[in-house]
Amino acid sequence: MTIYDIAKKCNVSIATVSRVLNGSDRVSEKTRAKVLAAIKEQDYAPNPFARGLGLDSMKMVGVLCSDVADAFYAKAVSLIEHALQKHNFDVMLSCTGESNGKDIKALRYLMQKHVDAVIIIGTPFAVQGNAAALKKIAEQIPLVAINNNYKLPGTYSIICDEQAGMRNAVYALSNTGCRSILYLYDALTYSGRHKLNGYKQGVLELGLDTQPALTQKTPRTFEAVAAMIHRLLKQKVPFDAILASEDILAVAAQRIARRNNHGVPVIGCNNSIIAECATPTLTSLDNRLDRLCETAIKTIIQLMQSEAPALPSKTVFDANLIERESFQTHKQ
Amino acid sequence: MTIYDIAKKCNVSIATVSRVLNGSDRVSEKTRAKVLAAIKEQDYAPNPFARGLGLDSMKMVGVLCSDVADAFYAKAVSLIEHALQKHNFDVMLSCTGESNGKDIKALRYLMQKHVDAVIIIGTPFAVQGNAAALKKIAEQIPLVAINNNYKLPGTYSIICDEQAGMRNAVYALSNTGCRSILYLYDALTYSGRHKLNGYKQGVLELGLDTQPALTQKTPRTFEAVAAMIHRLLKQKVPFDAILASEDILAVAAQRIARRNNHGVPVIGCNNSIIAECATPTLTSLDNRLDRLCETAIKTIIQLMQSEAPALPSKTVFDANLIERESFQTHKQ
DNA sequence: TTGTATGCGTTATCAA
DNA sequence: TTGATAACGCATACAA
Repeated sequence: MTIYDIAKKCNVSIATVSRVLNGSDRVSEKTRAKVLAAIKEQDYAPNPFARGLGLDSMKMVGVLCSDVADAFYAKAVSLIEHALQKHNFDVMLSCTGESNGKDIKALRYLMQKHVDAVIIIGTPFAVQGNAAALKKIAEQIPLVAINNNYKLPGTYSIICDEQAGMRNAVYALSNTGCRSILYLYDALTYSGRHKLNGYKQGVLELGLDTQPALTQKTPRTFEAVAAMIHRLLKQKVPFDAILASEDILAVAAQRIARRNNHGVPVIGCNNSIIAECATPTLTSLDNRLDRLCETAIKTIIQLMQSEAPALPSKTVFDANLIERESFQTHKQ
Repeated sequence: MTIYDIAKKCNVSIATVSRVLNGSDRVSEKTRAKVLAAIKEQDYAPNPFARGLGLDSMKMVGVLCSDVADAFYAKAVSLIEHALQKHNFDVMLSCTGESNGKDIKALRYLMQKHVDAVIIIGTPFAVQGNAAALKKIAEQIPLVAINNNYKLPGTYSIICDEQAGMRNAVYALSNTGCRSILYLYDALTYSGRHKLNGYKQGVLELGLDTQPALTQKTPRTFEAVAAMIHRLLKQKVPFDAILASEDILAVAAQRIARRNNHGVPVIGCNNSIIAECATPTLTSLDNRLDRLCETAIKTIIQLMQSEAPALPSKTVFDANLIERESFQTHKQ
């Protein structure tokens, strides 16, 4: 079934069919009705490739992240897909894996597929060394980053101020009387660096314990976290609170600490479903993923309109500390 | 940059460029090298729409589920995307939401986009009433279902025998001395029905307590589960074990029960990250998502080859009970 | 081994 | 208000 078939059935030209297909008003009501009827009857839909070839667009946006299996990215992709659907855009999902060597290739690949825009969630590849490539891409299609700041002309970054959020978390812990806050993280991505900085800033401002052993890098597995906590306890590193860059690290550390009779206030980050599954339920820094995604879509859509307004190259939302049992129990 | 530009630069015809592009061996080494050099120098990549128009394929497979934010679907999508990437297929993600009214429309939409194949994860829409449409689609492109059984000619279903798995879980609980197993579920999807059947089967076979109050439907929220458990305890419904169709329900129920001094063995299902986050860690029925996805991809790929071999319309994997603390503590 | 010519199904321009 | 026709960029059958 092609536009020719419909045209033939209606005794009109393909131009006319195309016009009703695209909602032109330069068609008489009578012909429109006739064509519409035929389209419906034949269950006809225009060939997207031919359409794409002519318009250089298939109304598709590329969504890039390191791994959708991660709860944070999954939530982001879900929000994005849902929002884009409303605007009649499809999403082409591309996961880079933990940036081994695929790197920016995935983005380049997306470009070759002529997507209409790209949303990059998190830090799927290093920006430095790829700045030129990114800039060139941004000149061709809208490029928006969630939880990363590319600082490149033509790129739009939607971020949560996790640094301030983590600093506030340190203050909150300090208010419960803690002096030695153990900080756990797994990777120094853009987000990871800022969280760590927030922790350091808070600790410094409040004159808390700054010994290096209180800042620990660990893989995101229960075993690794358990081994690390055991080691710290054995070495008598005197932590009286735990702050982590990821809920999962916080949950793991909380359990091990408590099982060793070392119950302390704990705060995680991402406010994922995991936080609610822990016992005690985990206080967590909400990085407003919903707002970030909502803004990203709004930005993308506006940029894709012919007369795009000037948009902020950087949009920042505040993080929000969601207090749950892991924290409240220890409040005075 | 088009194939014409490359041809001109190399003083050859577009046919020759096309040939080296598609790895034909009917090109002299000298020309091939020349063309390849030009392609690289110009960073040229064929226009996917033009290619798609000619071949009626953009090497893209549609992946359909109700919501990627769900840990189970997220994991599945991740596995699928990863595997498809290796075969140079892209994934177009489409989420239906909790089948309100969008229904099978998403699948139809995918077809209009001329995807090369479709993978349906779980139960994004009702099969009954859509059998004809599904059959027609399956005649056109490979259609494989994960954790659903369409029983339609041309469709391929990859399933985990969760019914037997749940039955075994009941046996395992019974072995710890339980007689009244509380069963929690949230929806009677294909998977949901079979899990429930497995529970019923086990209970029946073992002559365990069958009172209706032991089978509870509840939304997937902590509040709802808490309210339900409280109600059961108040009504003195005498459950001495909990089995749930989803890890999240199990985790929620386990916590409330324990807080009311009603610690019982608990088993969830999906063996998601959530199971490890609970305290005590949750015993869970692993439905072998990795195997399911691996098989789905293998099937899809084979079906898309010109000479597709005969493949089983239904492939079944056994579920696997992963024992953790929520169960072992109660073992004799 | 290489080139020519046609088809793929649209959209859009121009003329009627 | 309509129709004829030229792009769009590639693959491929056929000719050389």
